[in-house]
Amino acid sequence: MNLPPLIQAFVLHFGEMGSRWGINRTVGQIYALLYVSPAPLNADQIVEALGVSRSNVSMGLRELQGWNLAIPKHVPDDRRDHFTTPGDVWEILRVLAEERKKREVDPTLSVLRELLMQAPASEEERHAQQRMADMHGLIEQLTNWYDDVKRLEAERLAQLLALGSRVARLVEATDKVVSLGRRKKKE
Amino acid sequence: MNLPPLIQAFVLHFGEMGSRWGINRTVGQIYALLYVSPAPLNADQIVEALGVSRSNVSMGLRELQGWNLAIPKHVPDDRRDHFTTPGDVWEILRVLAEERKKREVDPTLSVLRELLMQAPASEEERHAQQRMADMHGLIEQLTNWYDDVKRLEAERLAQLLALGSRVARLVEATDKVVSLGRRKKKE
DNA sequence: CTGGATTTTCAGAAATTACTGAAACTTCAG
DNA sequence: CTGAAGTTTCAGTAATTTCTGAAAATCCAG
Repeated sequence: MNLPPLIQAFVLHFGEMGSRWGINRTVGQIYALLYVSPAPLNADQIVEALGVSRSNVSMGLRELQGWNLAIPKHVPDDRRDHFTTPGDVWEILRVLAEERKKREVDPTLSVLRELLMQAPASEEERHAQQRMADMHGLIEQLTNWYDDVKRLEAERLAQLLALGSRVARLVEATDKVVSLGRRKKKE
Repeated sequence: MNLPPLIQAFVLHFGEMGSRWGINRTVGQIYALLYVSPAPLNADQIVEALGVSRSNVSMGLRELQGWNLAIPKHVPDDRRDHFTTPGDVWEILRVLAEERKKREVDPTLSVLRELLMQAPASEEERHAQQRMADMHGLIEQLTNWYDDVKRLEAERLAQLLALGSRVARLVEATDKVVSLGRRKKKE
């Protein structure tokens, strides 16, 4: 690997983290490299930069495309495919959330649904099913919230983030106003 | 493995998912088993239920304890350690979020901070640093929000979830009221 | 078509990670 | 203390995942 020290440190870190993340080292490194690169890179440039085999890069790029984290860009007068990452970090967040949900949450949700349909054959199973129902309920609440919130634009989402838990107070206050309103009507 | 079919299906699924989740099969299975079990289990019962080696269970339990996902419970008149999972699913969510943040986010945040301190040695590095700053900014916003929100109790958190993106509208409306208020003061 | 440039596939090698059984260690009742 | 019950450690093996180089496939200019 032959990269400026700052970039190399970043790339190596993403390689390391890759394993905690369910992607392999090379994929992590390729992503990091594309992310900080000022211009789209082709496979050979990546090979050169990271010092891994051509085929490894090919597979890595393919996986990143599967995650929508590497975007092929056509560079004029060059037959080779060049790749970038989505530019906006909010967009990246969105893509990551979407893909991780698809891989890590959705399968569990569907297994739970299936298991909850079955009739328990014993007290033990009845209890287990109750626990599964709890889990299912939580996941469903979370994914509904996510489906709802993901449609907000980055800017508005950022606003909400900035509010943090103060949003809770706001909701509380509004509750009061609303119930006050109701009270008035009733009177 | 010798378990009621419903429970077995659940346990096997968690084993499978384990790998997408950065934990290994056995750990996933142990967790699932404890989660649906009506009473705390000791290591031998887990060995029996899952058909894996005693030492494997020992290591698995230890890892789950590290995640705060297996809690040792003392059963009277029994020297052996018994284990459960946190009972409330919201509590589990909290624990998971906390641990994953610690393992997956915090290290990156600290590497980014460190790299952002260094002086770029070239235009290329300057650009890379800008990208890192973007990423750092996003992660910091997210973790600040998380630190803030995690203090809410389960119930209030559930309320917020239920609101979903409607919260955005609420914020918008409140903005208007506030700016209206300001306008009045200025006049 | 043909042939060179490029990418993908894939079988096996290399590396990593998970699992086991045996041995070491810990704990505590008697 | 002693030893039986229980737990952890660890070296070696098994299983899995990642990586490579060579070969096959694709793509397109001429």
